[in-house]
Amino acid sequence: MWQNSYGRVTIDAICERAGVKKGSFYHAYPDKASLALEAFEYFWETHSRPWMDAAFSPCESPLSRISNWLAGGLEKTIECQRVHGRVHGCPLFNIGSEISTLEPAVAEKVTDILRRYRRYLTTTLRDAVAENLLEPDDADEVARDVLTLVEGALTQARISNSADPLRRLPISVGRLIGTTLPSSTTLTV
Amino acid sequence: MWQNSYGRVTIDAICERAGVKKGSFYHAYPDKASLALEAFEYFWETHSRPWMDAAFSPCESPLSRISNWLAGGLEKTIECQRVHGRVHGCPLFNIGSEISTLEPAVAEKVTDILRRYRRYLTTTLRDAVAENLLEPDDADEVARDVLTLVEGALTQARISNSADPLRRLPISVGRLIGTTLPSSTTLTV
DNA sequence: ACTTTACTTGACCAATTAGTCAATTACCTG
DNA sequence: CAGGTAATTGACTAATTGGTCAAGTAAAGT
Repeated sequence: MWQNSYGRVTIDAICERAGVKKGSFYHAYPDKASLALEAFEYFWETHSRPWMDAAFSPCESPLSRISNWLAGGLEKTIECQRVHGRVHGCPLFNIGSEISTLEPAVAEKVTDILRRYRRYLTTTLRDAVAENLLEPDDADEVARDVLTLVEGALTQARISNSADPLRRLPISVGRLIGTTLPSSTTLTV
Repeated sequence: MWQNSYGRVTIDAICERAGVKKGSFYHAYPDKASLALEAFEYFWETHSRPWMDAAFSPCESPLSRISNWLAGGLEKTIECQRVHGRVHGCPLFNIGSEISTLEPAVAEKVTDILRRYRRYLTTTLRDAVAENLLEPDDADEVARDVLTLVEGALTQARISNSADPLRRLPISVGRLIGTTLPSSTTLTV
C-alpha cells in the first residue's frame, strides 16, 4: 500500500504475500480498510513511535531534536531509495490523500497519527521558547506548519523519486519557526 | 480522478460519463494514462493558467500577488466544499503521489506543471527582492519551499476535508519568505 | 458520385476481483 | 481423551475489468 497505492493492493495479493488463503483473511478482518487500520497502528507502534521517541529525546536541545529528526528522515528516505529503488514518501499522507474520500475510518486514523507526530513538535517548540531559543508564538500552530512543510516535501520526494526535496528542510523549517537550526549531529550521505 | 483517485476511475466509468462506448475510447487513447496526460494539460490551460496569470499580474505588488494567490486558493477550496461536499485538494499532488510509482509519464507531467506554478513564485520573489521587500536569497529555492508548504496544506485539507489548514498559509508563507504578507484585497468568507 | 479514411458501435473475451461457504484441520480446555 | 471452539482451506459465485474486433456509419477528399 505504501509503495504503490491502497487501491492497487488487492486482497488476493495481501493473502498471497501473507501465505494465507482468502477465507482466513475474511475470518480475521471484515474488509481491507480494517486491515489498513491495524497496519497503520502496528507501523506506528513498531517503527514510527520508537524512532520519534529517540529523535525527540529531551536529552537533546530542542532545536537539535528537530535537526536530528529531519536528518533522520532524509537518511531513511535515502536508504529506502537505495533498497527499493524508489522514494516512498510518507504512507500516512499518500494513503490518506488517496482514500480520504471513501474510507472515512482510515482517514480518521491518518489524522490521528499525524496528530501524534505534531505533539512531538509542539512540545519541542514550547521547550525552545522556554529556553529563549525562539520567540513566543502559538507552538501548536507552528508545529502544524512544520509538519505541513515536511509532509509536502515528502510527497514531492515521492513524486520526483528523489530525496532532494528534503535537503533544504533544515533551512526552510528554521525559517518557519523563526531561527536557524543547528546542523544535525548524525551523519548523512 | 480528482475527487476519488486515479486508480478507482475505470475506463468504463469514463466512457459512461462521456456518453461514449469503450471502442471509441481506445480509438482516441491507447490507455488511461494518455487520457490523464491530456486532461492535466487541458485543466492547466483552461483553469490553472488563466487563474495564475490573473493572480500574479505585475499590476499588483509582489507580496500582494502572493496574498491574493493564497486567498484565491482558499476561496476555491471553500467553494469546492460547498458544491461537492468535499475538499479535493490539488489534483497534481493527489494523483501524482498516487501513481508516481507506476505511471512515469503522468508523474513527469505532474512535475512539469508544478514547475510552471513555481515559476510564478520565483519571478514574484525576484521582484520582491528588487523592490527591497525581501532580503536577497535564492528565489527559486524559496519558491520551492512555498509551493511545498502550500501543497502540503492542500493535501491536509483534503485528508481532513476542511479548508482550515489553508487559513494560516499567509502567515506561514510570510515566515518562509522572510516578511509579513499584506492582507489580500479579495474578500473571502 | 465514389472511394478512402475516421469514427462509432455492440458484442465479445479472458482475467481479475471481492466475497461466501461447507468441510476440514488445529488448538485448547476440562 | 473427549468435545468444543477457533482457524484454515479450497472450491465456488457473481460482478467487474481492460482490452479486442468485425461490422457499420459518418465525413472528407477528389
